[in-house]
Amino acid sequence: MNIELSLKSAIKQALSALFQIEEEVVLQPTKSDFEGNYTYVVFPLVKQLRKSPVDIANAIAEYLKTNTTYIKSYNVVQGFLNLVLADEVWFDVLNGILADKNFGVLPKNNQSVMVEYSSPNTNKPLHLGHLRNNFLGSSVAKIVEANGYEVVKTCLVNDRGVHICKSMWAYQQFGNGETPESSGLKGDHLAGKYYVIFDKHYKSEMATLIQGGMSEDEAKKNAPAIKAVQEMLIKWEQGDEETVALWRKMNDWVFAGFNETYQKIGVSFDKTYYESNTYLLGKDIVEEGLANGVFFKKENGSVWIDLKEEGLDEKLVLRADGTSVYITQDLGTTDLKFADYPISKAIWVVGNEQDYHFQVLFAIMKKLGRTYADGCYHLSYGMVELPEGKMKSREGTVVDADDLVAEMIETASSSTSERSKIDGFTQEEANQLFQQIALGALKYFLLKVEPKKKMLFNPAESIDFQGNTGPFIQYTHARICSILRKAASQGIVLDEKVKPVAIEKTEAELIFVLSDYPAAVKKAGDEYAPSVIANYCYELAKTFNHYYSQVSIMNEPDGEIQKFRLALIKLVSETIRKATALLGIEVPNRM
RNA sequence: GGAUCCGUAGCUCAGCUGGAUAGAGCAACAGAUUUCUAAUCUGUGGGUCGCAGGUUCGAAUCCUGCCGGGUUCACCA
Repeated sequence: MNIELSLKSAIKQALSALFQIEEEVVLQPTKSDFEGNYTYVVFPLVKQLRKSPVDIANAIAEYLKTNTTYIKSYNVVQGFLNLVLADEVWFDVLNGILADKNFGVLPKNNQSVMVEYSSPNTNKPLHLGHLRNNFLGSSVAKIVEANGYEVVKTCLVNDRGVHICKSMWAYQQFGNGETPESSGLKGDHLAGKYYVIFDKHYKSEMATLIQGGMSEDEAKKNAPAIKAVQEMLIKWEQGDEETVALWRKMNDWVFAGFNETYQKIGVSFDKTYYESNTYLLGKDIVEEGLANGVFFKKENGSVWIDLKEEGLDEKLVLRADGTSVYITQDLGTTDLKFADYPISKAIWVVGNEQDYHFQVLFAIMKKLGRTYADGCYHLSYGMVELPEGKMKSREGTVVDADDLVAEMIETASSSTSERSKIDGFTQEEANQLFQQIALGALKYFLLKVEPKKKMLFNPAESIDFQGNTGPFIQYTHARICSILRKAASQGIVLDEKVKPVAIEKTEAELIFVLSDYPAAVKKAGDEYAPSVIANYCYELAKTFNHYYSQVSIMNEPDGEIQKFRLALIKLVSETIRKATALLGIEVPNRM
């Protein structure tokens, strides 16, 4: 049973019977300073009914007491009616959850959603910002799935363009045939190395030119390195064999590196799009837009759209020379996505520096009459910043993803051995645990904050394992498992249903939080916000730990009470497992 | 300058479809382990919810203006 809904309709009935009014009923959880589980605020009725808040509240409460079995007691403070639910209600709720195999998973709605995330450039390795993107994307995919949708996880790899040619050219000039094997570097790091080398070389050429009297802008355009790179890009577009072979070789290295990282951090995709295949798309859409008057052509031949009515500006969609710009491609790939899959919605997990781009993209799609335009959503997220500000690759302040994961595993290892509760673990099991804890801490850290907010990462203080953290939640799960193991070793077998017994206040609280899980899943899905799930996990774990400190389970003499408690905490552990899974976090049975 | 997002305790963040005395964690201090994992629990101190108006019985929450910060406004991606 859903107690909140039942209670709401009972109050609705009371209002109708007592005062002959039809009113939408909103309940809220009672604040912990007051006695009660749910609170109904009667202030809004006062004017209408011309009675005192206290009288109205008392009348409703009395009605509920005589006409339903939900209420154990109540109190009225000013205009707040605080309701304490009857013990049997808690058992009904608990048994309802126990019987629901799909608790917290909404029914299938026969709709599909595409979630695009990660979308790396193949010229440098992943950094902390990419981790936030990857964790957000894969978590949102899971959350949307739990909300009843089919999900297609996609990645659009930016594997072509000037920036890719930069690392290619530098490798060609200075690489001496170096390979991941010969250098011992992961392929993505190797490519990144040459990207940095290019930048240095380019800068020094510029400096020389500027010393020779050239302006900075001209030097930027005329440095031999950048000219060589532009030539290389043209060759690539013409399909020059040597260039394409180099491109293929280096990209393969990078993909191998990325795949290693993705596997380590537990991120995957159903479909990968490559810009090298899609960058020419979109030109036919430009033709379409010109034909139906949505776009217009300027004297020099460039094509534009006027979005002033949408509060935006004029926007270029095709250069005068007929080549594509960034948005041209995106018009094409968006059409492609909706043609490739029977999806009704598409989500782009992309940083907030592209807010404007997506506003424009969606506005254009709408003007072109694409019916799917309303199902497009840009999940915009804020930067991960360091104490000294933004990460800058040029200043070497970028926090590398692989390095960070390795450090976290190291920290997890040392802090586990300090506490040492894993006697009997094989080395392999221990390593697996360290990785679970490390990634749990990292993922939780990056997901607990609302996506659109920027966040601060301080490399000097390693990510916490105590308090509002992933390991705290993992620990809570391990603690419960420990009790359940003890119960199993004593041969205690749980029934499918729980028999009503005397119930502690902390137990009612725990059931209350448990019953709120589906609402958290729904809210997280509606808002595309893993932070909602993270906060829920913390709330549940905290409530359990409080309970744990107050009530003993294995020392409880009454067998029925003990069984009830075991069923309750088992449900808590399962809910923690399900909820953390939505964040991509694994929970160990021991730690 | 236009657009947009953010501003809550020393720090990091919840709360934001309006409700009671604004909550957590970290840090500080004081406690709890003969008892199921102390990566835990309990308590203390710490706040003009950026500022000023407005709407309302009631505003951290909604509206307006201002202040501070980020992002963006390329025939780059």
